[in-house]
Amino acid sequence: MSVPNYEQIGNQLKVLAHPVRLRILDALRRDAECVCHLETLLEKPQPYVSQQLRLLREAGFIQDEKEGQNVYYRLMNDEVQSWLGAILDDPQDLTAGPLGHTQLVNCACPKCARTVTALDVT
Amino acid sequence: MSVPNYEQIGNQLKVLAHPVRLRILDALRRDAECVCHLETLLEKPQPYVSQQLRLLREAGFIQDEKEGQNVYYRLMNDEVQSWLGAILDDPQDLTAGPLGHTQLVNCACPKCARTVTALDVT
DNA sequence: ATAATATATGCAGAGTTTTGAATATACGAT
DNA sequence: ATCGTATATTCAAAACTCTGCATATATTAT
Repeated sequence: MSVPNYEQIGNQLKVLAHPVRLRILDALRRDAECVCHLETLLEKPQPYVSQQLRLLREAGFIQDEKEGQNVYYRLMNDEVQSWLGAILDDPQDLTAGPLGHTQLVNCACPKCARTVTALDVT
Repeated sequence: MSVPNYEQIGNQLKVLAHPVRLRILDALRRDAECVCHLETLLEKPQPYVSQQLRLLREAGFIQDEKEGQNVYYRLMNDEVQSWLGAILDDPQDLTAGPLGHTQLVNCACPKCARTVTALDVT
């Protein structure tokens, strides 16, 4: 029976404790997304987004998968899903309302192209 | 249906994301403790401990209760208990072993006095 | 009143995180 | 080979966090 490793857990939480990174993770709860999507969603410059993705990846929250010239990021596993559920869905005693994921399409990646075409055939 | 308040949640997590503060919270999971206890447990100077307690208090994780010249801190509510359970008891994919709370008595507060006397009658 | 004890607050230097900007890589298309 | 697109890395200045130290307050005991 060992004692929790407060350093480690603290470091993980530190990565989580950031509005933009939380928002990225929240977006990835629904589905994997490529960098360009997140760029559009967050309205932040691409290097900035890549940087946050790197931190999340290095902390083990997400994984990347190259697909053609795009890189898709998804949550690492179901444990991360539950953590995010716990953290984002029941906002402690504090402010913030319940659920309500962010939507967003409209970048030029293959995935969007597919979706748009599907809905938009002349 | 509103979207989570990432700023708020991020700020809460930021307070959690600190080894000493996690350790304090872990200690308070079992029972309320006075400052002097935590001082002994953490082996940190009293002003330092009080400062961390303040952050935890202001973030809504703990509450204080004056009792004579001591101040006892306890977790704010059962939601905090569950958060801590989730965070400290199943250490993500990361390192750290399972459970195993920290023990510690031996300061001169009334509570300790009681305990020690109870076990230690001549 | 005065002293002693328990806890809180304020402040500052060292260290770390954040974010923007420039640049690099990798890959597919021409 | 060259170009264009998607993503990654590097660096540095500003902002913020951490922690130690000095000091303040509040309560009880003498």
